[in-house]
Amino acid sequence: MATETVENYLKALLTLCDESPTGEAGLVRLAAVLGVTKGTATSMIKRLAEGKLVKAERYGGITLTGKGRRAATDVLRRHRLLETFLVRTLKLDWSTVHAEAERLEHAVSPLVIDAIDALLGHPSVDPHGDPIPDKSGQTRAASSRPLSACAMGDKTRLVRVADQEGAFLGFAARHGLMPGVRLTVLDADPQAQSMLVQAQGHDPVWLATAAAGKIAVEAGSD
Amino acid sequence: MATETVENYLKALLTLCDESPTGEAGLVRLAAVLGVTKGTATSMIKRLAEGKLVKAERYGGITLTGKGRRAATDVLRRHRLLETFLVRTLKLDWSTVHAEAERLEHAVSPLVIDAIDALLGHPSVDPHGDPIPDKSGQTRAASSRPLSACAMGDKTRLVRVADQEGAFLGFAARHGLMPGVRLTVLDADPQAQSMLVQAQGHDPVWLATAAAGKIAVEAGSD
DNA sequence: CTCTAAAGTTTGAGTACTCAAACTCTTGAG
DNA sequence: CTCAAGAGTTTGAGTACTCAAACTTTAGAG
Repeated sequence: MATETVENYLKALLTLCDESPTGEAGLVRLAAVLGVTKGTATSMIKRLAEGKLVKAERYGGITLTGKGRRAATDVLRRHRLLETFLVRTLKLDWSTVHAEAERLEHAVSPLVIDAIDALLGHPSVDPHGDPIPDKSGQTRAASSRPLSACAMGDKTRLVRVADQEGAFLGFAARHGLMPGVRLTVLDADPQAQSMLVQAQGHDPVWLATAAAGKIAVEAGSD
Repeated sequence: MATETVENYLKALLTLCDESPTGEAGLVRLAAVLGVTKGTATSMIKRLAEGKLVKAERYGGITLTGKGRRAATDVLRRHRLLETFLVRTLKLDWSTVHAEAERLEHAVSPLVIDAIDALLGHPSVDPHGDPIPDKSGQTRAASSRPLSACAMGDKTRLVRVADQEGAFLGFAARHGLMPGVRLTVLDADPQAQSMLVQAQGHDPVWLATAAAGKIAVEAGSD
């Protein structure tokens, strides 16, 4: 089994690779995400490469191998199942759950995570709307688009809030902006770079485009 | 917060000190429990002493300080709450739960352990019958005596099975020897150093005195 | 095409933990 | 009272991870 540190590097690489258009991650970015210096990241990548978990040419981009991607997906699965468990079973707050799962994900055995999966009825998304990979590593992602791409008058449903920080999540929760809620775009002002959105049953709220970019809504609706 | 390693040393010391008549733990024993060499244990004890978690004279016995005992009790509380949770909520097997809790106990925050405590209704004993310290570190231990001290004809109730190994716990469970069950001593043969005990609703089983010593029963009954 | 800023690498050192093996101290059997 | 055996200590070295700082390479602006 990989160490806790290795698991964290793999998880960060999975996100970074999937975000990047080239599918490759950069060292400086990786180091920043993990809160280490770039020298540290360099030597760690070298070790991951020796373990066939990543492919990295000297001075080139980093990609996960099949083995590395599988291991990273498994960490992500544990993380998201734990977040779901902490919210649904232990009634912890949506906005505080990320940090807790971050610590637990390295300590849960396959036995325990399977039991949690069963207890929750094999959920397909976590409390933020992020898809939970199944046991074989497959993800069934609901297609979505950023809220920031919506126009005035659009009615849709919130799918995902892509943020780990407690502060934004707390703000979102206070305005009803949680996965599954019906959403109406009451106004969209390109000049002010902000939009007025209303979650069903809540007061409308102005969001800057940057903030609206963190919120994903159903792709098919208008 | 103490590291995972430090927490393990403290937990081992708590057990060792409480088992010892002098209240002091020995290094060789400690090292054996933790699976490290005695040299490793020596240097670790030195560091614990610097952190005021233990008191240790050179070539003398080791005792926990108030601070050290408090920290150790907290680890024990987390461990036993987790075992209870794994059995009651996740339906894991009684006999496999110790190892899982061993890994999780270092990763659960106070927030999570309090939520688990509440979910379980503030249990006072874990699945093995061991008392769970409360949030302030207090333990309400039921008075008990070893089953091996019982005589033929005694009827009593099983309080605790003091063993961490899966094998013995599995054996005990198969014969109904679990905390809370009514127990009858059908026969006790001092020569053969064994006794025939029956858990209510199960077939009688012969136990060697050594095995019966791991089982505690109610103190007051006959 | 050149030059510099950013990206990536290397080096030397430090922390936390570990071992093996050589050592010293304490204690109790005779 | 002596002296082995066991308990405890020290030393030197190794692994996994980290940093700071000096260094090299790449790539894009001009």
